[in-house]
Amino acid sequence: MEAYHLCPKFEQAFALLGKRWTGLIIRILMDGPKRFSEIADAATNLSDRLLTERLKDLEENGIVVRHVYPDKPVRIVYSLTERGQALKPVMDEIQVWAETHHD
Amino acid sequence: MEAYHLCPKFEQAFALLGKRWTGLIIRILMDGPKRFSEIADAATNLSDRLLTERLKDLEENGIVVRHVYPDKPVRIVYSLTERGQALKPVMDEIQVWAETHHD
DNA sequence: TAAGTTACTTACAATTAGTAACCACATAGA
DNA sequence: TCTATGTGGTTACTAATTGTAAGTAACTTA
Repeated sequence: MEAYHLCPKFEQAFALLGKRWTGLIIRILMDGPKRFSEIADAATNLSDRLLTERLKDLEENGIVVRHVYPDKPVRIVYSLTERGQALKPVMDEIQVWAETHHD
Repeated sequence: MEAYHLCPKFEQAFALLGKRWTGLIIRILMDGPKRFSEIADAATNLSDRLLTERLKDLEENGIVVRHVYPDKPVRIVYSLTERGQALKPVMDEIQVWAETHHD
């Protein structure tokens, strides 16, 4: 008997969201552009190493953009692309679930 | 300056959803109760070992229930609890995003 | 009787995550 | 000037998680 399969697009979406820290980083950036250290502070227990790695991932996936402002000490700011912003309804529903169905 | 933090309930939700395979398993069970082998067939590349592990996780988190039907060869069926079903809007929004914003 | 199915478990290798120290550059204070 | 602190990372190493493959007990089917 032929098996039933998941939608490949859905699978691809979860290859991203189902990776440790990714969802949290997106959620943090949903509140506006942030600097490296601000994200690091907001995501407790997320190390610099992984934050760098995840931001690279997210950039490659067109979800985050890295802006370099050439101020006296350069200021680097990360923000969501349109594709990243489009995840707002997802984040909102997770928040609703988290609030109404926590243990 | 005091840092801004994420909602701990949101963080907790992502401790679950942000784990490899968890989201996919929930999505599969969203289409109705399934046997171990049906889930394994639907989630390509998910090994038996991890499926067992994840189902245990999800059971402990009150998202999945394991039913044992004492038929001639016992039949074991997994299904979503109310708490699991409540994730439907989340899954739906991920599907919407996946369809409108794939690369 | 031999082979296949189901729902797992076990053992071990490969990949990923966590921890901590370090760096170049800049500014601030003593 | 000398020391300390902050930023945005990198490097090296350990610990934890995943992946792969084989095995298993209790059946069923050919």
